[in-house]
Amino acid sequence: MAERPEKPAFQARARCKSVLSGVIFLLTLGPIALKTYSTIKTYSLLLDSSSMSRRSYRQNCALARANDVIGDRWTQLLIRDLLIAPRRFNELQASLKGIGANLLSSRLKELEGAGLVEHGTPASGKHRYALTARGRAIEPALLALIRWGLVYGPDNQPGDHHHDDWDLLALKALFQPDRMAGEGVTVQFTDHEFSGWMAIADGVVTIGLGEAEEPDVCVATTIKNLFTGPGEPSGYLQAGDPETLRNFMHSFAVRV
Amino acid sequence: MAERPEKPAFQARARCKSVLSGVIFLLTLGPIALKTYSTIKTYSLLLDSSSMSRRSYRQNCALARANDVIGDRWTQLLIRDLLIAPRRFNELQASLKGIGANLLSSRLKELEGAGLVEHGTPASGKHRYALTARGRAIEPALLALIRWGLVYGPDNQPGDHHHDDWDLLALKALFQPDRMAGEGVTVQFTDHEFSGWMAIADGVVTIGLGEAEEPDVCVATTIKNLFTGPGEPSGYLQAGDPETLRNFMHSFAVRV
DNA sequence: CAGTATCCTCGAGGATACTG
DNA sequence: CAGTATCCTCGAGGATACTG
Repeated sequence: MAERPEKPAFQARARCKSVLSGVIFLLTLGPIALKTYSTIKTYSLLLDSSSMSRRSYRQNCALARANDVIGDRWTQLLIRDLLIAPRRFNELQASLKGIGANLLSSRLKELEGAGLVEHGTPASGKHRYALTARGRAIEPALLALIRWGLVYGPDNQPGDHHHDDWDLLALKALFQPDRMAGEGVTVQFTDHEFSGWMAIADGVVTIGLGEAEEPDVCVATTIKNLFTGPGEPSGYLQAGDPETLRNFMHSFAVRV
Repeated sequence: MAERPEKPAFQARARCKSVLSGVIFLLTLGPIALKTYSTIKTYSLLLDSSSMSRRSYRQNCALARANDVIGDRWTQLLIRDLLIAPRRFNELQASLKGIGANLLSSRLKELEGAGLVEHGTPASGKHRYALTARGRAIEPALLALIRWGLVYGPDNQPGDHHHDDWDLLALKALFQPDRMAGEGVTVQFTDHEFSGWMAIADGVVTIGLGEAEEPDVCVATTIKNLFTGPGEPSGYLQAGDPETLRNFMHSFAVRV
């Protein structure tokens, strides 16, 4: 910062109005980037108004700026849960074991202020938090972190908290279109305490909690147990073809 | 954490020996994952011995575990700098404006303990920190975060700290193989205070600081200025073909 | 249920001085 | 230059009680 010592008092206010090199940079790079310009503008207004992290790295670097938004403790895990389904406050608090109500409340407000989360809208539902397009756009990055964590991260420890729905996202992270045989498939997982589904269509994976509309395959177990448990996968079949299930399971691997 | 009050004293030790569902999960998913097993084992030993984050989320979720390793403040930015080049302690401290010497030292030790960074080895060089294979493996995730940050992150602010080498990584994040025309190209950037290069070969991008071996194109400006500055890009050409430069610049865009 | 308000602790992390 | 050692602050974030 020493290279710009003039006008230090004005600096804080100057941050609200500046023209932004990040944007300009993208604008020169093609029509895809152009599309996002108006969104970015809205965003910067939201951010500047109140919730700009009081601990910004102040680095002109996209990674640092991403971390200014989603780098705080719990934030990525919160987004993870919302990537799986819209949630109520108490559902989130139960899932993020150890987070305080006040901290959860404050994280949600920050993400709302940054335009990643919305709340109580027709789209999200009353008393439900859901990701906006901007929030969902972070999914590829989180899936990449999940892949790294699966292969290189520390080991799971006995006693660690676990939710079966997290495995929906982990499985999505491992999907490889080129390993996919067949057109598409919808698989329903139903276990004692878990119900969720994954649909693959046109090489795109969709996941959700509860019951799928028209599942091709239904298995009576969790994702984890299906892939790593003792018995034959087909032993869990409740409906559908063993071959279809095998093809489905074969579509996932670690991309290294 | 209240759900497991029994044997609290034993828990810390029990964490060292467990068989790990994350690993088993991957093992069932194919030969690629199998390859990494021995690495993972080594890693867990390193981690358990000392530097397991005292603030683990304790969630059996790959994203949470990734965050246990690289979720601390400064850690991702440190890895970013090492993705660009091996660095000395003081270089890192100068780049990560605002980090204290003690904190930098402690972050480096944590990453070394976790097997992402090595130091003073023949590969890294004396008094130089470099990424291990495990550390480099996080690059795709950081590039995805960079893409998000470029499009959806907060705006750059006047007075923000900046290094031109960061743009090497940002540019790499925007590379799109299918937009590439021609076989491959090496571009040298040389400016007042910056010297670095990018090579594209077989759809793979390599970057580095200093002078490239055999650049096809040399421009006398920074990446940022080349893409977003006023003048015609070809105006910065010192060596090489304007057409080659144009093709190079056209290979980058935001993947949305 | 969906939060807000208050209080308090402790440790991240910043500043500084010092050493090999 | 490459760190280590010490001290100190302040704010993240945990606990708890309370409200609409």
